[in-house]
Amino acid sequence: MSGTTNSTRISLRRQETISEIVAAAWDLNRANGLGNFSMRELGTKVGMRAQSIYSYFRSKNEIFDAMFCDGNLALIETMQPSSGDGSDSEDQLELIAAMMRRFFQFCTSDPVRYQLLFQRTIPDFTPSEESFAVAQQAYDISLAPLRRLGLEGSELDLITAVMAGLVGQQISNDPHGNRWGLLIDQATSMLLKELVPDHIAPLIKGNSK
Amino acid sequence: MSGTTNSTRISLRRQETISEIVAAAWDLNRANGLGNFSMRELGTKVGMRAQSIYSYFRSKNEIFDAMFCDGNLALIETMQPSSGDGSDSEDQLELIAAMMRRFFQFCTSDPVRYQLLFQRTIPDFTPSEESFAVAQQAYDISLAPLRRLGLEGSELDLITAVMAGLVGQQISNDPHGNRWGLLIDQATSMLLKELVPDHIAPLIKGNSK
DNA sequence: GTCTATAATCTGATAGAC
DNA sequence: GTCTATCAGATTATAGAC
Repeated sequence: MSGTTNSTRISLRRQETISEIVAAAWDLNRANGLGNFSMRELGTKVGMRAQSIYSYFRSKNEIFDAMFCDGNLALIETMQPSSGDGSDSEDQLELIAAMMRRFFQFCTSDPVRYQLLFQRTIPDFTPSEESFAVAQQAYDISLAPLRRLGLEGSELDLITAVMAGLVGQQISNDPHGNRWGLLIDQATSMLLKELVPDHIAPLIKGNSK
Repeated sequence: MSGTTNSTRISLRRQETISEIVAAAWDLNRANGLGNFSMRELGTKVGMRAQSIYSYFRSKNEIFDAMFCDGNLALIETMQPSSGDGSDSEDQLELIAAMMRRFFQFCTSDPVRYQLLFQRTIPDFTPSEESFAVAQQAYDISLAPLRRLGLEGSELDLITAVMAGLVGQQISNDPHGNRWGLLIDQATSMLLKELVPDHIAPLIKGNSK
């Protein structure tokens, strides 16, 4: 308690309540499908009347915005390089396959989060500037290892499309299995063969069809 | 009118009204986002009271089912081979690229239809057995040219994932442009290089990286 | 900061007259 | 087959007491 003023303690308590509400909102959305929750349900879940939530969020869309921000922070956490940032090319290639697997796991482990973060499916909701900036940061961090390989522009578009496709098919057509997850390594190898410049390509292990 | 009994004419009139309602439902869903329409809006759109629609559909979900069936029939129409079914391999390869472009166009030209047909996003709606059979038929017809090349199992999964990815990224991130549409030919070539058996591969034009 | 009360409106669906 | 009338709720959000 030393050095903690009264006002910061109050503010902290408030932040805790806000986090609790956001966590409950995630739960409800996961249970009912994205967007299908009511303020009443949410209030019940956190032990309040629905109306009291308006002390913390101005509107339902502001809750979506907090979820959007929260989900992107989780993505940053997941995609953040954990160990050395590897300046030798060989390690970077396995690092990319690992990154693909981590991203796939992040997305398929929480389809509702994936839907909120990557698809535009809630009518009348647009992320605030602040949340959008977090999303931008998550995007940059996720693609950094690819950029370090010299990839850019439409090359990155092809890679993100393939990843989005594997994730989307997994979620839509085999939500309890791993049918498309099994294809990640093949897809990665295929993409690198197609896109990585010739003078780097030889460094890819097993790059011979 | 010769040979048309009275009862069939009445039945035809009824079918016309049903089609009109389904068309209006598509319009509303395209305007409001998938699932966000009310029976009242729909009634107004077709010049009825909302309650009168229940003479044609038992419930709102039955309307979704009619839309699901309708959309899959449109997909069959689109993917149906138009000309000779080509038993020479060379033509089949360009036929596949053309098929990819047609599918992409079908999906991106109507994102709400894509959402209904290929993503599970409406809570409490499951296609009826009849509609599901139509969807199955559409799937088989769409993949037939790939099967004719000898592709199967996880190979088809990789191809459908790449296509779903291009479509999904286009819809979510560039709905008014063609950023991912430009990548279809490259993606197709990449996939065929990866998947088509060596004794057929030489027939692919420009198959030399 | 949480409550009660309530505004103001929308929802899908049914019953029964015509 | 379309209508009126209505059920039996749900919804987000605000006002004001405590």
